[in-house]
Amino acid sequence: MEAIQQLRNIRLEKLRKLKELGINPYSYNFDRSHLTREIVENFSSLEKNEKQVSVAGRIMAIRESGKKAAFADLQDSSGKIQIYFRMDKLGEKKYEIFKLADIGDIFGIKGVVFKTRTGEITIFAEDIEILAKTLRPLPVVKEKKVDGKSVFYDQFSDTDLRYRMRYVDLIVNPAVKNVFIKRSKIIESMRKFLTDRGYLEVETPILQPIYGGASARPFVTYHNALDMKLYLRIANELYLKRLIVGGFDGVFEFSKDFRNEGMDRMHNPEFTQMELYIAYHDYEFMMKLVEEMMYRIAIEVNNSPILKFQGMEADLTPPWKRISLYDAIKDETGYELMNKTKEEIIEISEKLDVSIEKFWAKGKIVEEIFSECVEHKIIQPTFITDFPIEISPLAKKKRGNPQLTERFEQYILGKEVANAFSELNDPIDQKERFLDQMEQLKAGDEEAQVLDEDYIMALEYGLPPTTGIGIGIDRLTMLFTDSPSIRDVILFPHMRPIKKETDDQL
RNA sequence: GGGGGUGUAGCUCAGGGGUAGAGCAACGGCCUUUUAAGCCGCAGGUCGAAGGUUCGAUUCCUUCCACCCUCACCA
Repeated sequence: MEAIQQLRNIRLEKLRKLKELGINPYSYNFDRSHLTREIVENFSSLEKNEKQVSVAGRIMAIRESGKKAAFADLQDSSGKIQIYFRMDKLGEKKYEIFKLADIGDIFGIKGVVFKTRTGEITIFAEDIEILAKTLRPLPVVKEKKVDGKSVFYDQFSDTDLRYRMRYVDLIVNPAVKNVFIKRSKIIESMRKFLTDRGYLEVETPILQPIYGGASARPFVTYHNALDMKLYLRIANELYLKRLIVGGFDGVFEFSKDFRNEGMDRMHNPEFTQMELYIAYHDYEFMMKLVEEMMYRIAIEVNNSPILKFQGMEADLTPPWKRISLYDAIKDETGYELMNKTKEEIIEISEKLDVSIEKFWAKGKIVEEIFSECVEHKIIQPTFITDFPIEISPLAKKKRGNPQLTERFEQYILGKEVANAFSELNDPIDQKERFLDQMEQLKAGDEEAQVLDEDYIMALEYGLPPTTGIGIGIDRLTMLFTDSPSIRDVILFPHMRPIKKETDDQL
């Protein structure tokens, strides 16, 4: 018999004994008077009143002291508190229930608070109830307080297991929970910032007959009843702009997007973006809005405009640096690419040891040089502006230079977090841009965008001047939580399935 | 996809061509204010999977699987 089966059988036996005692080990509810943290925070008044409190949570450690007394740590969503069990207080039957407890079991506890000799805030249990019996052992992580800081021993650290069994990770690694609480706060703060300004949160299709709005390879799926291919969205841009055509002044969506490309520390096949479109404004307006929004989020979520990430620091206090793509390349590499021919730029890319494909459009090569040579060096928040027209098919031409577009990407701590334009609203220009993309697609660029006739038609009904942006929520969360991998900020990151060997038997 | 690394008990990790080791958890004792609790005892493993070399492989070789790092493509 496997060892894990033995451990499980012992727990099944305890389960049987509980039932024998007339206990339902999977209870229906439990009234809590406090979270554990609230007890710690209000200790002195709770101790003085000697009022009974009730808490519920998971037993994380048991320290027996003789046959008739024991301490345990109980963990709930807010933290941990120590519980003191004693037979003379609980009575024999309830103490027997406690004796059948394993680490991981979920209990409801009623009792009064006191401090032990060593000063630990503790609940003296007067009544207990098992709420859920566990059948599998939790990894036991030991924590020691040294000068107020926690030192962990035997921390559950296998990333593979942590991602596959995120529920276990969340139970035993409190820092992990904080990452996801912060992720939620970032989204909440952003949503509030936008709705406070009157922008409307909307929902647009994930299943799309034509994918668009970004340069990426899509996932393909199939609708049986309609007998047609559908794509999982790679962006929601074109739908949101249809809504601006429809008369909304500002719309945004937090959207799951799907891109059928490589996975690494920065990329998960499904990821979250916030896209926002605002009528009657241009990308200058959007830069100001982004600065203000990010600064506000930092203050609300981190209480500081300073972001610390992997030993780097960035200050989100506006205004941020603005520099054009070409100037940024020139400053970093010394090469002026503006007004150079494609051949000259290919030559420069070879000198810079940047590998490119010959069929790429000139602008794509320029962008590649930027991402290889410049991107990772941008630490302070920076707007990189004015991208080549060939790689920006949805952006308006720059006033005064038709080879460029009014587009910016926002970089910080070496990462791109946002991409925005003055949106192209000239239907004839837009159609030409799409046709040019189709040429690039034919030339072999699998990420080139495809022609969306319905979107062109929407533009022919008139899109007001509009600015739009997409912000990568996963990456933003990485920066705010100092997480080096995107998998650390996605609760259930995509993992290859493990071949199932044998099913566990009950 | 290329290169490098890892995979040993539920968890964290040692080890190494000749019947597998520790700590924590579990199980049995002792202890009614302990806290990485302590003390005594006991159990737990097809050493990621499959082949090969060998008298003998968990160890060496090959292939495969998963994860991590890195490069390539992308947000």
